[in-house]
Amino acid sequence: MPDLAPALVAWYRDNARDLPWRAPGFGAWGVLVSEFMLQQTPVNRVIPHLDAWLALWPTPAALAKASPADAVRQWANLGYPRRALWLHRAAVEIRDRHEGIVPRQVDQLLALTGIGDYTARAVAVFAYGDHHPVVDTNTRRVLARAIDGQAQPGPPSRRDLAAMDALLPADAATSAVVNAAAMELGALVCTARGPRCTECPLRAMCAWRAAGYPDTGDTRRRQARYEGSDRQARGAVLKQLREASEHAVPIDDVAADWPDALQRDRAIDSLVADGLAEAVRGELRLPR
DNA sequence: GTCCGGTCTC
DNA sequence: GAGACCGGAC
Repeated sequence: MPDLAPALVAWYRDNARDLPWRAPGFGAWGVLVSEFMLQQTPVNRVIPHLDAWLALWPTPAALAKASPADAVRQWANLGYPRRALWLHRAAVEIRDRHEGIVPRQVDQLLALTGIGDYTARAVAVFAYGDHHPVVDTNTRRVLARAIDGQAQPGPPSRRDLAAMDALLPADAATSAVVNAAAMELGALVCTARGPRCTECPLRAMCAWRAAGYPDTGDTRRRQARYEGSDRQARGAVLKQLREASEHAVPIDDVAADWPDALQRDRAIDSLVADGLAEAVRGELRLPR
């Protein structure tokens, strides 16, 4: 198997984007907040929200002192608002279980609300410089192509971590760069559609290229339409609650103009079930 | 209209 | 292991 690491490291040195969370001394809390926001939201939309969030809550303890409602409001339109609730819970857990310090151990990070395999290792590696494989969807695609000769990765699996681990050099600092470089290459060059293979630092050793770029199929499910969906209904209800500021909204006034009353009620129920809204005496509000 | 994505719940 | 979940960019 070819050694991809040196080519990745050299390419990253010249091509990495200058992103805020990559600045030296950005801090583990900043890295953790950025990773929460980046879990489902593109870089360009995250940056202004990240700056504002960290200015308001520069430490886990500061966020833990705020209410969940404040966190959901500040999350604004980043999408998937459960992440705001989870980030707030994680801050409370960090205050209560780790004396306000973002933990360094992967198993302790995994035990925090909203942190899974990717984020736990991203914090341990990018904030603390430890030696672990970090695998996101970009890395999985790079490895599927360069190593397995497949156009798209298969379903996520624990094997992904072992595959990335096998590529990492022994030195922790260099292995962190290799992790970051694989993700960055997948984001900028080895993209899902329209990959820029002529610019790729791995082209000389890429199994997919060697095989003639076969279309090996794409197992990803097509996303359902957003317009008219339950998701859109939830978004509309939550937007109204955010904009009501500190106030509760009479249930009958919640998304009153939504065309499908049953769908609106489903949205309200699911938001309450997720802890994103509270129903009190015929009114709906963000969680205190 | 189509695409992007990590974690949770069941 | 499968399905739910957001909103903006293109």
